[in-house]
Amino acid sequence: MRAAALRLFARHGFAAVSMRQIAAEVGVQAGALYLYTPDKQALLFELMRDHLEELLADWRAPDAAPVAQLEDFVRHHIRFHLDRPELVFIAYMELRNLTPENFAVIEGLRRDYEDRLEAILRAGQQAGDFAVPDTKLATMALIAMLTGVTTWYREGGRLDRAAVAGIYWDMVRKAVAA
Amino acid sequence: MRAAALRLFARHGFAAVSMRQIAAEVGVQAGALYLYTPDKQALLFELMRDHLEELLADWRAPDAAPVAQLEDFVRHHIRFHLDRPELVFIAYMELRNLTPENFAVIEGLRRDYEDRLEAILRAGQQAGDFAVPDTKLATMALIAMLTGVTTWYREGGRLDRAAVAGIYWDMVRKAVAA
DNA sequence: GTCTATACTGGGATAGAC
DNA sequence: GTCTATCCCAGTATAGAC
Repeated sequence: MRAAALRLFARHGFAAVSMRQIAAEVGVQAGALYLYTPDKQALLFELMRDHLEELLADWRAPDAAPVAQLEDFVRHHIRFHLDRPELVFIAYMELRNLTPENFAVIEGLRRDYEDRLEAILRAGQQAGDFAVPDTKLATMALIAMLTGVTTWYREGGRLDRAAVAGIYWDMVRKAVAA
Repeated sequence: MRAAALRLFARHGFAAVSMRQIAAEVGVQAGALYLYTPDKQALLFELMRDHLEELLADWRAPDAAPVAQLEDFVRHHIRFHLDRPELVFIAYMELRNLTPENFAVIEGLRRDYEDRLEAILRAGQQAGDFAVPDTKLATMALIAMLTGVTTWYREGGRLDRAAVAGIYWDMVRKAVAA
């Protein structure tokens, strides 16, 4: 059910997908879905929450210099996001369709992730490795740039994942370099 | 009507907004809207098309060196997007809700805009001013980074527009520098 | 655990009065 | 040009049979 909801939400948007469609994709009638979820909102919220919790659980800053930490972050971010383009899409596009309480939870998780990148940038700034006039702005700019890879990358295209990650890392490294 | 639709689509999403809501915002009954638009889809399409056409009409590359062209592009892009956060949001988020024919038109306009940035990067690469391993990737990365400013910038915040544009330009300049 | 059937609400769009 | 009224269809969610 979750896989079907994920696919349909990503393709058509949460508001445009009906419980009937999800049921058809699963191969049951709509009523049967309510054995597994209290409502459609919970389906969306749990997809987003689990996605962000996995993102946070999957990566910790290595015990290394800021530049090495940043490279690790960039390469992990790209790999993780390219592995889950549909979840990434939903987690960004469907924020408006969360109830206020659910939105607050998701925003908190997103903030936790941003804080990790900002901590790296601040450490590198203080160590003199980076020249970043504003670490918060740089955090937002870099995450937007990196996450954008999911909008254009296609498997089997001109560049493979390693090449893409290498080029992004090159741009990030130069952008924040002292 | 267009202003009301813009506001509501940006806040709740195209699929979640009803013609009745738009009518209420305008101060008429739903039926009256059909004097001005054939249907809800046209309302969305025209908002997006006019937005992108204005983006294209509003900027031409100045007759200057690639670095100066790039700076002009970056500052214009940020100014234009910060002036229209709702249109920017819709033009990206609601692509899925366009009919295939309308989607093709919007995609063409978007491509035209990307091509302008890519032309600058290619010229700078050939002139030896830039070191960009892949101009298409760099184009997508830079546009994602710059457009992301609309997701966090708030008027009256810690940084004003000029400061924000300056910091973004600094990151862009360094990211593509030879 | 899944189905059929349905309650209830609301959607887009149109007709015809004024 | 706008309103009221309505058509027809689809939505979420639930009840009760099997």
